[in-house]
This record gives sequence, structure tokens and C-alpha cells, in this order.
Amino acid sequence: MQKTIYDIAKAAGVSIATVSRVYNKAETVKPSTRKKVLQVADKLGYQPHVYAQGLASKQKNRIMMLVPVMSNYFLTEILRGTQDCLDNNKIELTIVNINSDEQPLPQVENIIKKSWAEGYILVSLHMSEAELESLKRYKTPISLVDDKSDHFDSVSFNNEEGAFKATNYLIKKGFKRIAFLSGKADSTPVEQRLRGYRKALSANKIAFDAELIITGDSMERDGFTEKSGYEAMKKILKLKHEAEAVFCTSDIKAIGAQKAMRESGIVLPIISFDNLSISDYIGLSTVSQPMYSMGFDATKNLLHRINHQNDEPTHKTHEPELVIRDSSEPVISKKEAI
Amino acid sequence: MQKTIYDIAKAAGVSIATVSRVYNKAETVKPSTRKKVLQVADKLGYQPHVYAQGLASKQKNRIMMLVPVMSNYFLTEILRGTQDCLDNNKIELTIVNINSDEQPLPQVENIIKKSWAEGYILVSLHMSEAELESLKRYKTPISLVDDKSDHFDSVSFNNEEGAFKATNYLIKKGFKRIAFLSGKADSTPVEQRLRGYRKALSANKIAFDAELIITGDSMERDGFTEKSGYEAMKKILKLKHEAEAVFCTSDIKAIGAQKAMRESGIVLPIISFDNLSISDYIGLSTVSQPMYSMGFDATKNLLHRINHQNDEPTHKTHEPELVIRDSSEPVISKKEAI
DNA sequence: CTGAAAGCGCTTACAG
DNA sequence: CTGAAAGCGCTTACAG
Repeated sequence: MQKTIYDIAKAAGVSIATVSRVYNKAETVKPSTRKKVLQVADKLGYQPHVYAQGLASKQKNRIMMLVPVMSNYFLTEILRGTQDCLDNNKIELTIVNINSDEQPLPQVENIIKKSWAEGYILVSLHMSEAELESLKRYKTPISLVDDKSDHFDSVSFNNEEGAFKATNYLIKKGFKRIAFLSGKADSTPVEQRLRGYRKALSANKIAFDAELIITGDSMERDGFTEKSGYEAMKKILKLKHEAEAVFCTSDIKAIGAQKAMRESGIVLPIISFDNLSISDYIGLSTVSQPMYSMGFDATKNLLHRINHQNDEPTHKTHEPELVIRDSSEPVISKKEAI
Repeated sequence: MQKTIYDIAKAAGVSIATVSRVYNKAETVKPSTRKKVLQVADKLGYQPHVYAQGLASKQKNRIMMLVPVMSNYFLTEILRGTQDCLDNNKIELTIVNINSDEQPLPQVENIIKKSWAEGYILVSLHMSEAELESLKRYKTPISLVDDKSDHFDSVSFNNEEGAFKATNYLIKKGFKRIAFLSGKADSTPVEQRLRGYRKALSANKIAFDAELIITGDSMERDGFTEKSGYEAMKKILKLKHEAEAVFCTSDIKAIGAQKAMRESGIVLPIISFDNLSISDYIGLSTVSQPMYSMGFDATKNLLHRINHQNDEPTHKTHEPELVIRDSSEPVISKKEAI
């Protein structure tokens, strides 16, 4: 049913080798026969079979992005960076979803072992160093985004510094009891952000109070959901020793938290993390991650790695920028604004 | 470097045919030799090479989802449905991004011609009937979501009815001058929603006023962005003959519109379209689309189609549900709430 | 500039 | 239950 290279060769009156060359090293075939072949191919709706090509050439001209797609707000931006980087290169991109309810390692291994692609971009997978090291045995190019490891090229974000800046900002505003609206406690970004939060407290000689570290009950997507933020905020509002402000580990959670605040009529200053495109529109103060650049850089890394397997891994850390909007400013000004 | 079936066969002391059988028809090989093979394979980190498998068997056990990933809020839900439907089946899923700045047809054709998968799910691609018909020549299973066509199985949404319900609700509340916050005018969903809006007007004997049909200037993603909603709302607020309420073609746009309203201090009742998960948290009244079910059904269709190429195409239309929250309720109650 | 032929890593009748 | 062999649709030295 599908046309093969034989059909085209026959119809064009050439050998299959020539047809193949038209697609691979066009310059080595006489313009007139190339034209003829292309014409026939177009008429018959022919396109080389990727599986056969990949098998015969051992080249795939394809990279794969492994990503917990549920983190889609993030993904969109990363993806834009990746695609812009891939532009002009004749490399194609395929996305595979990593189920975040299961261990990432076996899923990643299954994909890599099948030799789908020339290389793999792992987005926000946060595996342990030991797990990542175990991937080295496949000797396949791997590039990490939003994650850091000694074993592979990585493009990460300074979560600790971001949390520090946000917390420090609130402290400088005069707040001392700052709640830390957390996610799944052992998630890498949450750990790093907690560290930054604590650093800001110490830097300002404020005692750490474990009661202020609060998590929602929903743990879907590591607790990075509106629902989880809502639940956590409800708890924060019930604290006996009241919190004065909130540092929240993600914009999406902050949206949930804001609903809880509205319901209770108590609006605490809040700064969150990510700077999704909606955040600007709902006036959320937040720590901005340059997701586009991270996607771009990680892709550049991978392309380089594919051609230079033995270079030392490179590591780039993007620095946070604090974006102040309404949500972190004292309630007074909010009321006045109305 | 990568282990092949020959390595495993040799190490396990069997033929390559036996190794192959272990992976394909496990029940036909003696348990003890199967165990042996699996053991060796695991030790050597072997996994059949997908390209070779696909080529030899002409089966791919793989479907592909072609989607403008920029529509990511939508995608996440669709994807959940797809994955739940695929569960247990040993069919894998790959996602490919369709660049929404270019024509979808050539992109889709390129992918299909390469025979990547057993079948394809086309999400929100909105091609013309003629374009879709041209895809039939590839004789490959195709299933549409959020789109409708006579030529393929489709799972669509009753956009017209959704817009009708929303508009009618506002009219029943007593509003007569209702702005239609539009997207790219020739986008299929926009056209359908406009039709529903107009139907609601006629049903209530309200004259249609073209001045109330307003679009933002940003046309990225067919105008389905916060920015475009913001711009459009600014225009609505400047109308000489003022609008009393707004029907908005998407939640994301409504978020932009709400910012514009806050800035101007005029808050008009607004109902939008989609019911994203955030919408609940920001109190957006909206028309709910059952994206999960749509993803599930479209996948079921595709799996069926793969095994029954010649059945008549089936079409299912999901009906809208109006979800009323704060944003559509009179401004008074909003002020009281503070 | 072009063709004949070996090979990529599998699957699958066929034969036993 | 297992093996030898042909074939899937390509690419790529090699030879001319």
C-alpha cells in the first residue's frame, strides 16, 4: 500500500541507490535525474520509511524530549526554546510523556534502550545522582533541563537563590512570620526552595519555625496543583500563631492559595515561583524562571553532545529574577485600589 | 555498542528466532528457556530495537498524537484521557508538536508519510474538509478530537450550543448589550461560538450589533492568549455605546480581560469558555468542555479503527455544561464580598 | 554521476 | 518447542 523506494526507482527508471541519494546527498546526483525522482516521488506520495532509514543509516536525525507533561505550563515555554534552537537543523523532535505517578528511571530506560533517537532531553525529572549515573551505561547523549547532575550536561535554575530573594523581600517589608507553602517535601525543587527560605531567615536573624512549613493534602503532581495550594493556605490561615506573609513554591499553588484567602477574607502578602504567563495578568508577585532560555540551552547542549560524546559535561545555572506585582504588597493598598 | 538480538542469542545459547519469540509470543517458548533469555537480556541491558521491529513486523504498536502544543492547557486533559484509554493495551503514545504558525496539512502529511505509527490522533487542528479528505489517500487510521469531519472518526464539542447557553444566561440576567470577546475570526471554534451567540440574541429578540464583536490585536495562537483578551477588553471598555456584559471565547482570554477590567475599575459580568482547572480557583463562570472524555473517546475510536479500517466513521459530539461562578454575577455582590 | 550488493536488527512462515 | 532462512525498506562503501 505504502510506496517503497523500489516503486520510485522503477517509476523513475533509476536504481534504488539513486533514489536514496536524492534524499541524502542530493548534490551528488545529476540535477535532471534528481528532479525526475522528486517528481515521481511527489506524484506517488512517497517519503522514505523512517524505520528503515534509521535502521540502515544508524542515524535518526531525531531527538526526544522526556517530560512529565502534566507540568505543561512549564513545558510550553521550554518547548518554544527547543524548537527555536532546532530550527534549520534538520533534526526532528518527539515528545514522550513520563508518568509522574511512577518512578521515572525505568520509564526513561525503556525509551533509551529502544534507540528511538540520537539523544534525549530530560525535563524536570529530578532523579538521584545514582539513578542518573546508571543511565551512562547506555552511552547515549542526554541533556538535562531544570535539573542538575555531574554526569550529564545540565541547565538548571537557582531555586535556592530564588527562594532566598523572595523571602528576603518579604522580610525587608517588615514581615517576620512567613509561611512556606510547600509541595511534596522530598521533591528536589521543594527542597532547594526551602533551603533558600531558611537562608533568608538566618540572614535576617529570624528563627526558623517548623510550624510555618505547610503542605496541602493533595499530592498529585508532587503537590504542584491549585488544589494543594488551596488546602495548604486553609491550614496557614488556621495557625494559632498567625503568619504574616507567604512564600509559595509555585504560581499554580498560589492561585489556589489566593482563593482560600479570598474565602476567609484575610489577604496575606504572597510571593510565588515560576512566572507563568498568567501570573502577570492576575498580579502575582513571583520568582521568574527563564524557561525559554533553559529549553534553548539544553537543546544546544544536546546537539553538541551528539557530535562530541567525550567532552566534559557542562553545567549552566540560570539566576532568578524577582518580579513584584500586587500580590506581595500590603493589603491596605489593595483595598485602596478598589 | 548497543546489544543486538545476536548478542543475546549467543549468550543464552539459543537462536535469534527464540529470542524474538520471547518478546513476541512468550507463551510458545519453554518457560525455562524464556527465563534464561530474559535473564541474559536484562544483564546485557537489551531491548529490541524499535526501528528494526517496526520494519520487520510492519507493526508499530504505537499511535501518535499531533497537536499544537501551545494549546497546552487543553492538551493536558486530553492526554489524561488518552493515557487512561491506552492503559493495559501495549500501545505506546508519542506526541508531536504541530507548529501553529504554519499550515497544518503539510506538517501532518510529512508525519503520516513516514509511517511512524499505526494511527494518528489529530487534536484541534481544524483543517478544511478538502484538506482532511486529501489525507484519506494515505489509508492510515486517523481520529479527530475537538474537530469534526465526515471523513474520519471525530469527537467534537458543541461550541455553538455552549456559546448559546452562556449568552442566553447573561440575557436572562437582564443584560442586553453583550460583547463577544472574539479570537481569530476565521478560526473554527470562534466561528461556531459566534453562531451560538447570535442564536441566543435572536432567540431573545435582541438585535445583533457588529460593534460588540471585538478582537484583540495579538493573533499568536489564534488570539487565544491572555494578552489578546486584555487588548480586546480595553476596546470593549471604550465603546461609546457601552457593553453591559461579556461572553468571552476562552478562559485564558478572560483572565486577560479581567485584568483590563480591574485596571479600569469597571467590572462587567463575564462568562468564558473551556473550564480549565484554574478557572474554578479564580471564580470564572464558563462553559465546561469534557476534555478528558474527549481524549478518551478519540483514543478508543482510533484503536477500533486500526482493527476495522473499513467501518463507517463515527461522530460524537459532547454537550456543554454551563458552570456559574463569581465572574458572571452582578458587580454588587462582588463589592459586598470584600 | 550511477548501479549491484551487503548489511542494519528484527519477525515469521516453514520445517522439524 | 526451536532453528535456518527470507524479507522488511532503507543506506553506503565499492566499483565503474
